[in-house]
Amino acid sequence: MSEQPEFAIATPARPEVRSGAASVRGLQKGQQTKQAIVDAALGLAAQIGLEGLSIGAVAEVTQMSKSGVFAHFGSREELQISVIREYYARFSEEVFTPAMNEPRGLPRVRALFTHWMNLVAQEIQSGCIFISGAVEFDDRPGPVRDALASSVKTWLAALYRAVVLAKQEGHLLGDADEVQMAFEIHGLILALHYEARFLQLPGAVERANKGFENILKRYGNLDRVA
Amino acid sequence: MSEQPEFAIATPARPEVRSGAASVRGLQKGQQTKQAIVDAALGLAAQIGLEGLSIGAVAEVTQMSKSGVFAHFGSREELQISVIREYYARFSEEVFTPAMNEPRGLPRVRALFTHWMNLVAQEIQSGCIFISGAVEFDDRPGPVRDALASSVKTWLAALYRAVVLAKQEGHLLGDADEVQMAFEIHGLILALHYEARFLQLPGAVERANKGFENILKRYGNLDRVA
DNA sequence: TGCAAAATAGCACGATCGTTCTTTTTAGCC
DNA sequence: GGCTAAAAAGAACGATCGTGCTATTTTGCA
Repeated sequence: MSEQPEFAIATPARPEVRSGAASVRGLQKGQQTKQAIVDAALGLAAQIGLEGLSIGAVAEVTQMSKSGVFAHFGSREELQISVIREYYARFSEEVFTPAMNEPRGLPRVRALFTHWMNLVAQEIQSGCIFISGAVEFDDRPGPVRDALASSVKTWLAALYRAVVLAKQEGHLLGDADEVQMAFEIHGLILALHYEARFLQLPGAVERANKGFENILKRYGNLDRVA
Repeated sequence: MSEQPEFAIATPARPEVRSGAASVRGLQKGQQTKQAIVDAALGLAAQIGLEGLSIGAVAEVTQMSKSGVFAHFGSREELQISVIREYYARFSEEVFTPAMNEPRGLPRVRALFTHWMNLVAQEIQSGCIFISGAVEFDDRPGPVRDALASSVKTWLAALYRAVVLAKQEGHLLGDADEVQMAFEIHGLILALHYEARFLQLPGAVERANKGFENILKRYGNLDRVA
């Protein structure tokens, strides 16, 4: 009846562990399927939300039994938290990591925004957990909310730090408020998600981009940056 | 089965209709309790979301039976739609209507933003249906999503129109893009809601206000407006 | 190859959900 | 005050949910 699902490697190149001495560096069978479950659950949660994520639906997608899925996490909350962690890892890899290759200052800030915006632009189809989860758990205390808020805060702190560095590099005007600038950038992303995904208005990506250029015009030290 | 369209009264001082000739101008008993149910359901939906709104919970709050509540709407979807209409009516009354007393141009745009922001600032405690509903129904087609999107689009169109009038009055620079400006204002509101309600960060209201002033600095025709 | 342990499936539970049907209560008019 | 229709309650349904318990299958190592 049951064949092992696997595949769906997220981004990590999982080393093929074969024969004899297993579990050397690669994942054992259990960890493999757990990763496959989290992958499937992430795809599901992106569409229907973390709160709508049900173990039964995950079981159906992964072609497993409900109890088979459940056993890996022990509770639905733990599954949700695993999904959040996975999303955070992918977010970091697609947005944060590549931007860190850019030099300090406005180039790095611009790279952070661009990658972030591109990710959200993709997510117009699939949905963004950081955004949908925020309204699902803004009145629901508990470990899931904590995990979500912690992930988002870490990311926003990284964005803020890049802005601070930009000011230190002299790329921003002397009166530039770093917190304020990060806030306005955040707003552009949220408006993009809202107007493109929910209202399905065309041109939102361009407006987000233009909004970012407007922010740069206001805060940027044009003498120092081309 | 079918009831005539009704209410649209926002926060009404419900006239006590007593004795003899009832239903002169006030609501009959059925309409009264229906309004009470919608009021309670709106309060509930603001906290836990439109999707989490259950008939059982509404029945408990209103001290009625499930079937008693249900009979007024015929389906959960109809209850949700009634809640959306009620929220839209209150939103209009608190944000749109008072701003229309301001003269055309930037004063009116500023009034729209200010009232909007004040409402969302209140809703940091209770939650905003236009924002939470957007992520709950962005992937869930149907009449509820339609009602929600229609309400939001009507409001955003009103905001856009006020910006257009401001440009016509000469209050905005010649190259000011009205759609872009409305987009950026929308982003400020969304960021306020996100950072204040979910992340519980202090100072978000001030940042939204400052962001609006920054937008005015960029688009406003300072020669024409104080 | 065999065996212990891990992984997965099967099944059942209590709870909650929206909804339907039937009965009882209440309101409004003669 | 009594009658009719509206309003509300009561009870039950099928479905789905998370979760616990037990049995079965599969894995990894001797």
